[in-house]
Amino acid sequence: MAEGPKRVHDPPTGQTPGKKPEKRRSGASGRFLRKSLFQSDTDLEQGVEQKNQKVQTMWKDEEVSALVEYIALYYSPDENSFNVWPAGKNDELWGKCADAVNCYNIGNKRSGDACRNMVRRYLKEKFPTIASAEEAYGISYFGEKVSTVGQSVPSTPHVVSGHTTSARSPLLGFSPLRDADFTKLPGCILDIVSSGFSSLTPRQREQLLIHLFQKWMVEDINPRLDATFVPPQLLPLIANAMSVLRAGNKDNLIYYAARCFGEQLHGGASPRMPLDRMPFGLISHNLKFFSSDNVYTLQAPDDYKSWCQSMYTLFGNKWASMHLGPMWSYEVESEHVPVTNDSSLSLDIISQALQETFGSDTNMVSMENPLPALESAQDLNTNDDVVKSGRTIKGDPLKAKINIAGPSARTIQRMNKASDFSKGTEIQISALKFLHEAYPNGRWWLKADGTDIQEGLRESMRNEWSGDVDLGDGKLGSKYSKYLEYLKLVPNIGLNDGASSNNVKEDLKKVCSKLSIENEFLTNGHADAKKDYKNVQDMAKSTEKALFACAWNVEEFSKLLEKNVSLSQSLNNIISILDSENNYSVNIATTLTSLRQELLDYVK
DNA sequence: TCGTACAAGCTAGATGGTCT
DNA sequence: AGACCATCTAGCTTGTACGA
Repeated sequence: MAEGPKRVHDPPTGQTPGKKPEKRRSGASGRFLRKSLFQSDTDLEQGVEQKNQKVQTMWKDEEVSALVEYIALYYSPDENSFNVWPAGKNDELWGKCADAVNCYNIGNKRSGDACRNMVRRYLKEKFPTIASAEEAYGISYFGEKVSTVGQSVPSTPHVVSGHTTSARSPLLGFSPLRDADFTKLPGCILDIVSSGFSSLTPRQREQLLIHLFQKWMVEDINPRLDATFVPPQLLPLIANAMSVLRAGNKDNLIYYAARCFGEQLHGGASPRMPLDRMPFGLISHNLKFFSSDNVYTLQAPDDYKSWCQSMYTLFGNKWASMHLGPMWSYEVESEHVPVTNDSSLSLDIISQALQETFGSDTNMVSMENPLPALESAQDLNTNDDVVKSGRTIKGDPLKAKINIAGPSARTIQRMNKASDFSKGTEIQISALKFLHEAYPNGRWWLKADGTDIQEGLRESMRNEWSGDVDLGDGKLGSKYSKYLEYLKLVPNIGLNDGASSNNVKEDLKKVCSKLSIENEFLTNGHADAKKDYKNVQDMAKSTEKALFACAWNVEEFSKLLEKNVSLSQSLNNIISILDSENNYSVNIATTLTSLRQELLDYVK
């Protein structure tokens, strides 16, 4: 970035043009309140208000949260009612509750009775079960808290904002089994964890699994699989995703995806799905696209980009329109919508949309009977109020009309421009020139796909054969000279030696006899081609390409046969006219001229 | 006086849509 | 396919406030 000159503003006046109004000041002090990283605005104001109060009576969210956490962890009168709030007088229980609360309550000491009152008068009224309070307060036994109670609950002290740590809640240290030696034996641990799992609350189970999963990933699989790469919500998300797939009667794509990347081929050389080429890029980009809240900074991977370039260059805008979909086109903000019932405008929208999708040569909306299109356009208008406004709402993938996410046609065009990528032959030509300059005396063989250069195979513009290569037996040479003779005959019909009607007749009869011989050849050829086509069709494993080639042969033979028959008829007509010795020389000359051209095309 | 924190403004760059 | 415009973000600079 270019560094701009620094703005000189000395002394500061505080009256910069467009400057926002002064920030809030607290009462008479006139000084700014500084907000700490974990402090909410209300806490701040309360803190100031409470500064001069001698006794703190209001419970902070952290204190209530700690109380709920302790009860959820250690209160369980019996197996059937572990989810019920404690209420009775139990000095030992409430005393420990107070200790737990005071972990988060530096400077103030809550008593056991205060805790009991809190549970009876507030928690019990607001939350029917301990588990619901646990959810609402976002109790986190291993990581960050996510609360749904009121405003955001400040993070617990051991959590660095934005990062989930693997630190445990300090309340886990309150366990009565903490110092018992036998619980440290693997057998006891496995037994306690597996047999006690079902007596945990759903939140405790989830958090335990996430915690163990993260620990296992880092310690046993790969130290780089930390919380930044494997977010803590991964496990619940995977479970939800599989549940959705199951409900929709779909395959377990999560499992298949894991197999694609998790199973290594050839002794760990590469995963089943290669990571550096398509379709990895397409899949990766689409998954990231639909899972993002904002796709503004999302860039397609290189392999996907270059594939898009190839497809766009070969198939153009039609491909881009069908592949990508309308994207953010026609997405409008309601206040900018000019609501209209103008049917001509509606028709224009439909035809333009069709044009953009199918190209300019499409006439999908019948102009003679535009009623169906008009009706559907009016429906669209009245139902959705969606009219093209020219502006877009970008960034939110949920508002996009995307078929397959990818770089837009415009972006692909830019990529093409930036990278000498084109549908022309400039690159190939320059490469050939470069090679020729490097080896001026070398001999070159170029192999090209025949279907791409059909016309060229038949003949060049200068009537020079550019077809099959002579294999050295001279057969092709003799065929070629016969071909040239035939070619020479056609334009000269009736032009030899004074162009008498006898000469014309003679030439025409020659051509006629050639045509009848060729008719036989073509009929046989047509039959052979049809036979070949049927054979190929019957073969179970015949490729589309082979079928296409055979069908093409059959088609060409039948075309030539048709031409042969019609030319024979024309020639016989002319001969019969000449025979009848009627003098329509002018008509015959014009007919001959057009016949010559037709014959030439046929012969070629 | 200096360092830090934060808000606001600016710019380059990327991207998508429309028009021609 | 190019020109043009709108939108958005990241990264940077600048101004201001505040505490040590």
